[in-house]
Amino acid sequence: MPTQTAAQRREQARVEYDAFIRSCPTNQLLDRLSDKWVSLVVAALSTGPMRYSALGRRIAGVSPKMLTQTLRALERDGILVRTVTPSVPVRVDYELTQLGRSLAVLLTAVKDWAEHHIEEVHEARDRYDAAN
Amino acid sequence: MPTQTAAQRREQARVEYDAFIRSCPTNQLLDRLSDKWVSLVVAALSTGPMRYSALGRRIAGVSPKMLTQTLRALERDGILVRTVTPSVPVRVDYELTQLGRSLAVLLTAVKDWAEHHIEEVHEARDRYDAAN
DNA sequence: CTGGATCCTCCTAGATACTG
DNA sequence: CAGTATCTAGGAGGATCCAG
Repeated sequence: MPTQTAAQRREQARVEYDAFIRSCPTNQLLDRLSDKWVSLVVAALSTGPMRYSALGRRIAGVSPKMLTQTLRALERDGILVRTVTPSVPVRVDYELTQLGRSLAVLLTAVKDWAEHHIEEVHEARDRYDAAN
Repeated sequence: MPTQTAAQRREQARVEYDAFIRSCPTNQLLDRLSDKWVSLVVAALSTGPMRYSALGRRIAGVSPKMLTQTLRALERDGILVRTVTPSVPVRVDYELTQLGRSLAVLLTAVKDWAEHHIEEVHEARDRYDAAN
């Protein structure tokens, strides 16, 4: 009988590894990009500033909660800036920063890869599914 | 009283939009990359083929379930190939395909962006947090 | 108009245990 | 060695109501 089970060893490894993973810039970025609303918001704003409600309409199916949550996170990361015009009713504009625009460029690279290789992926899936 | 609530309209939009989102190659790819195990597996295999147990040891903290699930998904997508050698005990090797290696290249691009800009992001966060 | 606060539900990662 | 089967808890995201 071992003093540690396999699960306990994994658990310890996981705890240590998590710190490394979280401190890894690549994974931090992937976490951001993984959020589907993030990429949609960045894409929407890449053509210019937009108001909150305009974003809500442009990005079909997003709830106010998720839109706000996404915008706050991106603002915190310096990807976009939030501008409040204290009129009545209040008006809020969102706009990509230079950092945000450079992120949009990266998103374009991902898009290019996807468009060039998605067909191969689909063929691979068909082959795999047919064989099973 | 409207015949549809805002939530109902969003729900309908979401259903329609989901089909579009799922059919969008970019989002499919982002979904894959978003999985932390995917990037770790691809990174691990980028230096050469590996056995199942070697991957499990190299990627600290991964459970057998998640490792298998990740490997199966990547095999289905044509990112890697699974080779079974019917010896006793059985031996299974995993290796990146050419498609997989091109994905590793993209991952490198993401990594480069992250390393070049993560500092700006952290500064932005500090500023944001200090202001609130 | 632009959200904040709350509750609630579903989904999935992970633990555990077992097998060819 | 290389997985599979089952269960459960935690968190993400949606609905709803309310406010400045």
